[in-house]
Amino acid sequence: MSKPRAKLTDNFPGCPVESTLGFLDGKWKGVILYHLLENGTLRFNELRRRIPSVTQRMLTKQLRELEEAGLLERTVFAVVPPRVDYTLTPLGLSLEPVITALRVWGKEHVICRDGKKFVVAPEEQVALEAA
Amino acid sequence: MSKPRAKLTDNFPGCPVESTLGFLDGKWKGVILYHLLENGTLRFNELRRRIPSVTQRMLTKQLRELEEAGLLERTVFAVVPPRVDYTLTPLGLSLEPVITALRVWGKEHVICRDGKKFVVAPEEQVALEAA
DNA sequence: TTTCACGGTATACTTTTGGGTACTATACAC
DNA sequence: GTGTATAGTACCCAAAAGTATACCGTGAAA
Repeated sequence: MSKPRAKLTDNFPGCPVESTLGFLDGKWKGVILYHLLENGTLRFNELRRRIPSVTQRMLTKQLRELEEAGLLERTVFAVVPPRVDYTLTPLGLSLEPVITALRVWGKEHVICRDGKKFVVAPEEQVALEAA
Repeated sequence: MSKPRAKLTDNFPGCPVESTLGFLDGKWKGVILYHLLENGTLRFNELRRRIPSVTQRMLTKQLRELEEAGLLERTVFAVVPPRVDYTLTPLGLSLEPVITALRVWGKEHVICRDGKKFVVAPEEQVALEAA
């Protein structure tokens, strides 16, 4: 997607980190990739039900970007009502260690409470309450 | 940082992924974290030299945000010229598996060439040339 | 006949957010 | 005056996200 990330003009150390993050830029991409990793193939509406607060518009948009980046593929069925399946490509599947690391860290260090995000430091100490 | 990410109002599956990504949002944060992980403590200018195309303004800004998120701490020395050291907190250090996963994936799948980014699919096939 | 539901996507427009530029500041040394 | 190292403010604009509305074909219900 087009979210600004470190330009890859220079191939400086740490550049691969930002490159990878560039593939995950976009409000719902991390979650989308997570669900496709967990479930294999999902329809548009199945994804939407798993991500309660995403709008149709944004889900369509992010899915298209992920497709363009080569991380997933769409299978359009010539049926009515319309049916479109989304599956990760081998490239998308190769992101599994990344998504897993992200999920594990988030699960251990971030607590959701009353719409707020609490960060838990490794010492189980609430280091910061971020709105 | 303040880049739009999935709100944590709902604690739906996949939410931890987006939570973690929220800590990495910002043009230079991935690289900054990488360098601090590799080197322990770095001064402002040492960081800047390792990230060739970052501006002072943006580096200051992203460092401040990382500090506010509890991922790093600043040590200000009462000297002239000014000296400020940046070190990861334990929370920041706990991101090591994440940063490593990002770096490994980027190294294997993204090629930088002539200012363009090429994606290499697991089958060593150039799947997409992304500008 | 008309309306609604189904599932998915498009266009037009608005609002929000992030990254960048330009300039300024500090104290000391040369 | 210029350089060192670090960081602040003001402002601009591009990009991302969001809202509203429309579209498609078929079947069912009013």
